[in-house]
Amino acid sequence: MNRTPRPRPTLEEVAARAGVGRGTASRVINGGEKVSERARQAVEDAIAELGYVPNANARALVTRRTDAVALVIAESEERVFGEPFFAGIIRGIGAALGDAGRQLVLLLAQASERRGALDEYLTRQHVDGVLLLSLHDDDELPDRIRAHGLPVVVGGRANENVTSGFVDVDNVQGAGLAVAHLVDRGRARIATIAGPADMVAGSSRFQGYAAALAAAGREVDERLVERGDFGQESGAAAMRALLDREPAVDAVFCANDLMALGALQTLREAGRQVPEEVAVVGFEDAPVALSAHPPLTTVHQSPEQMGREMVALLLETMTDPEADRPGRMLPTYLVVRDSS
Amino acid sequence: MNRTPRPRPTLEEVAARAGVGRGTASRVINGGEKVSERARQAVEDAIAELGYVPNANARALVTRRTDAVALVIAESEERVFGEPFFAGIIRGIGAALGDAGRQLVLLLAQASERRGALDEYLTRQHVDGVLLLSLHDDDELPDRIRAHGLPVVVGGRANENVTSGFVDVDNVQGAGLAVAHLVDRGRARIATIAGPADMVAGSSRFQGYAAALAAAGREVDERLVERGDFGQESGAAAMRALLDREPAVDAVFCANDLMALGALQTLREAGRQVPEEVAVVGFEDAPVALSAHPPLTTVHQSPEQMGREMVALLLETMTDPEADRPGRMLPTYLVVRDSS
DNA sequence: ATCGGATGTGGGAGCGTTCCCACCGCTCAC
DNA sequence: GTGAGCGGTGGGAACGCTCCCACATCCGAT
Repeated sequence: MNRTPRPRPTLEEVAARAGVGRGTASRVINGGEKVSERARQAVEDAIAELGYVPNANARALVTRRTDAVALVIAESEERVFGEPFFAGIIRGIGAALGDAGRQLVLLLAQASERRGALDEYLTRQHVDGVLLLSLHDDDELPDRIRAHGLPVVVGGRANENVTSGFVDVDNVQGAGLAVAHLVDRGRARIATIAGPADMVAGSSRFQGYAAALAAAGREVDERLVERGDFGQESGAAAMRALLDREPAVDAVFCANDLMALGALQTLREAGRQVPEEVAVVGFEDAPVALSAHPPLTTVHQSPEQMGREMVALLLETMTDPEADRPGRMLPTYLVVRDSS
Repeated sequence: MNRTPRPRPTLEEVAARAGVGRGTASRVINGGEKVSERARQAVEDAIAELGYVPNANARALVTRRTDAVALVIAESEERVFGEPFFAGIIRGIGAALGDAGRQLVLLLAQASERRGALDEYLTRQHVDGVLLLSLHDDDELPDRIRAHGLPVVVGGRANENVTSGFVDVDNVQGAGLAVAHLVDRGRARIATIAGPADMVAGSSRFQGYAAALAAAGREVDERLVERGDFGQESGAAAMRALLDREPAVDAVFCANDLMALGALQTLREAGRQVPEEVAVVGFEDAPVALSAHPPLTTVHQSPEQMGREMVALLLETMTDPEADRPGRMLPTYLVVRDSS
C-alpha cells in the first residue's frame, strides 16, 4: 500500500496549512513562547494531519547541536557483552541522558581498521558530546576527538595522567577497605593477586593494598604478591604460586572478582578451608560474587552510578567547555559475605 | 591550550585556500571525477592545513542520506548483555555495514517510556535504515518506522505473520535435524522441552519436533511435552516434570541450550546417565554448550551470519524499496557432542 | 580555419530549519 | 491624543553542503 511515499512535509507546508507563517509554526514546535492559543491549535492540527516530523539535519545545521550523545566502547564485542559491568553502566548512562532529553547512540570501536570511520562519525557533527569507555592503555582516541572540539568524558582512566574529564571508581580507597577488613579479622599474612600494572584498575588497587598495610604498620612482602590479567584462570594460577611459595598465607585480596573466583577454585583443590584457613576478598561485586562458593566478600562499585556521573560531567562540560573540571572518583564500600 | 576553538572551516574556506571553486573542492572530497591533478593536490593540501571535516548535517540535508544505519535492540540491558547471541549478531552486522561503508549506530529500546525519543530519533532522518532485533510478541515498532518511509529489516520474527523483511533461523528445519538424530540413535521415547508458544522460536521448534516424529512414523505424545521460558531453571523444572510423569523417557530435545543445561542438571541430580540412559539435545550452540558436562549436542545457528544477512537484505531494500522481498531463512546444522 | 567533443571549472540554486528583526494592533499612562 | 510597551506575527537571511548548468579550454578531425 502507499506505493508512492509522498515526500515528507516541510515546516513551510505545515505553516501554509495552518494559515500562519513559517516562524510561528517553528515557535509552536519548539515549546513556543508568545504564540496565541488559536495559532498553536491550528499548527498542531496541521502537524497531525500531515504527519509532519522535523528534519533533524536542517535543524542541526543551524543550531549546531543534535541532542545526541555517543557512547564509544573500545572493546571487542565479546568483552562488552560478557561483562555485566557494561550492562550496568549503559543503563545508568541511558537513564541519565533520557532525563536530560538526549538520545544515546552507542558505537562499538571494534576492529582498529574501522577506527577511521568512527572518527569521522564523531567528528562530523552527529553528536554533541562523547562518552568513552575503555580500560585500555594508551588510546589516543580521546585526544583526537577533543582536537575537533567535541566534549569528551572518559569512564575508567587508562592511565594516571589523563588530560580529559574522567569518572572512575576510587580504586585506592576500595582496596584499602578490603585490606583493612582483613587486618581487622586478625589475618597475619595478607597476600594480593594484583591486576596488570599497566592498567589503572591494576596499579591503583595494588597501591591501596600497600597503603592499608602501611596504615596497619606492616610492609609489603614481595613473596605475597602475584599478578594476574583479571581472568579467572590467571587468578587460579596466581593462587597456586602463592601457596607454593608461602604456605602460611591466611588471606588474599584479589584485584577483581573473577580472579578471586580462580583463587577460590585453587584453594578448594588444595583442600584449604575458606574462610577458616584462608580469607578471600574480591573487587567489583559482580553478580558472580554472590553465587560463588562460598559467597564472596568484595568491594562494591556501582557501574550504574558511574554512568550517571559520566553523563553529569559531560553535560557540564558541554555547557561550559572552558572550565577545568577535575575527574570524579566514586566511593566504594565493602560487602562482607562468607569468604572472609 | 587553544582556548578559543576557532569555528570549523567550511568547504568554501578550503576552496578559497586552494584557489579553486567550491564545486571543485566538493568534487575532490567525494571521490572526484574530472578533476585535474593540480587542483586535487591543492585542495587536499588545504584540507590538511585547515583540518577540514565535512559537516554531515549539511550534506545529509541535500543528499537525503546519512550513510548510517541503526540497530535497535528492544530488550533490557540485562538480556542484551547476557546472551552471547547478541554479541555474535552485532559483530556480523558491524562487519557487513563496515564493508558497505556505513556506520552502525546502536540504540537500546529500553524502558517503554523512552520509546518516544527513539521513535523521534529514527524518524528525523538520522539514519537511512533500521535493523530491529526483538524476539518479542506484538511490537508495533516496525510498522511505525516503516510508516515514516524508513526501510526496516527484522531479525528473528516475533510472530508468523510479519509484514516486513526479516531474517530468521530456520527453526523447523533445525529442530527436525535434532529429532531425526535422536530417532537414528534408536531412542524410543523422545520428549521435548519447548519454548513459549507465543514466540516463533518456541512454536516453530516445537513444530519441527512434531514434523520429525511424524516423518519417523510416530506421533506426538502429550505426556512427553513440557514448556519452559528459555531460562535454565525452567529447563530443570521441566525435566523434573518429565521424569515424574514418564520415567521411561530416553531422550529430550530442548528448544534452547540454556534449558538443556537445566535438564542436564536435573538428570545428574536424579542419577541418570547422559547419554547412556537419556540423550539430551539443545538448540543454539551457545558457548556454554561446549563447556557443559557432558558437552552438549545441539543445533548450530550462526548469529554472525544472521547479522550479515540482515544487512544484505536492508541494503537491497534501501536501493529498491518497492520490490517485495521475501524473508530469509538461514539453515542450521547439528553439532554432535557427547550428550547424545 | 572550423567545428565537436572531451575535460575541467565556477558558482547559483536549493535542501529545511532557526534566528532575528521589522512590524502590526492594542492597551494604558500621561 | 500621543507614545511607550507588549503580545503576537511574517518572512529574509543564513547554516554548509551537493547538484547541475553554463562556460572556458584544448585537442584532433574535418
